[in-house]
Amino acid sequence: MELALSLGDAPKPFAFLDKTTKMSNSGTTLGFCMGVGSGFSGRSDEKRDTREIGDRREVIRGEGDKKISSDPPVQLDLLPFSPVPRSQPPAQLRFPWLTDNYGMGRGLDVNRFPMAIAMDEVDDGADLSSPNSTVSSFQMDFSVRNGGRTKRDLDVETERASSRASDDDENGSTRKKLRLSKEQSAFLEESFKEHSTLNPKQKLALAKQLNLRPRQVEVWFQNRRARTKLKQTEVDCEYLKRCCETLTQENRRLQKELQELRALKTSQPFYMQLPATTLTMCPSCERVATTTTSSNATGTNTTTTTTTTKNSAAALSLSKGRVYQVQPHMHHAQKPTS
DNA sequence: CACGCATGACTTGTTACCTCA
DNA sequence: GCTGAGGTAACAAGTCATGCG
Repeated sequence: MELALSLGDAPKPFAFLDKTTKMSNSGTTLGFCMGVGSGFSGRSDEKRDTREIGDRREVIRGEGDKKISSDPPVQLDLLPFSPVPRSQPPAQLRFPWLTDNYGMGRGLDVNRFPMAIAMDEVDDGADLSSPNSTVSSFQMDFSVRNGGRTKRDLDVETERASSRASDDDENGSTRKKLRLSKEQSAFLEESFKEHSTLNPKQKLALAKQLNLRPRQVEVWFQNRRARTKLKQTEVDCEYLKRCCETLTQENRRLQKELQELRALKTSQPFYMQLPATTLTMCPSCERVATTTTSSNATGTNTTTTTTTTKNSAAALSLSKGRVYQVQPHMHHAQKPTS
């Protein structure tokens, strides 16, 4: 049985699974591939470059920025929108932090960027006192084709969201919650696959691109990380449960086998005179090397090793009434065979 | 209409980094 | 130059509250 779960773009399964994906006996393979990309493992310790801009402090992650600028332009075709006919150049929504986005098309205009930062930061600052005050102007023009949805549909949805938010604004007292549009969510998802954490520049650019406040983008990423981690934990838990079940079964089987061997021991008192036999099982190929050590007349020990399948070797030992040991992690190829 | 789930937003605590005395 | 205090920002974890099926 194979179980694969993939969230995000990290194809590498858990490190501990590298060693345990093949479970002997049951022949069951449990594989998980659930990654969220780099930077998920908590706070990154990358050094930040801090500089003062007027009263404002702009914190920029040095490494992150380097990475951004060195990244090749990514042609993402991941949005859940309808495929663009090949005859047309895809009008894709591009991640604004990619260097080639700046100053082109719908991308963030690099010439405007400092102003955008200033405005957004003012806005962000206002969040603290009025968290939802300027939500949802939602004048979004994603310049993308939308699976079966017309621009008009989008406008309607946008208007709904906008009016909801403005209604809330008038109330003022209730905790307001904006539901992001499908397009916004999809774009944030894709961004998350690219970077599970955002540096301030990315955050601002993304916020601008989606017509959201930077704080909203930040919160979305925080929640996304938290919930991905939660899912990951659930998957891990499930996997460990299965491991536990398998090991319990194996334990029962071995206990039973041990009982049988003890019974044989009492019924065949001469088994002690037989040479000791060691079964060495390779966990990967499940072949078993049977090593028999015996002394000859001159007192010299001679060792003979034969390889066989696990079951037949066990059967052999049982039939001969010998005590045997299973030594995992010793590959048969490393043992001399005769 | 009630309910459960998904999710946006908030609070709190921790950590790393920076500035300054 | 070193050091400790204070400030700031980012983040995780936990929680609340709302929107929606």
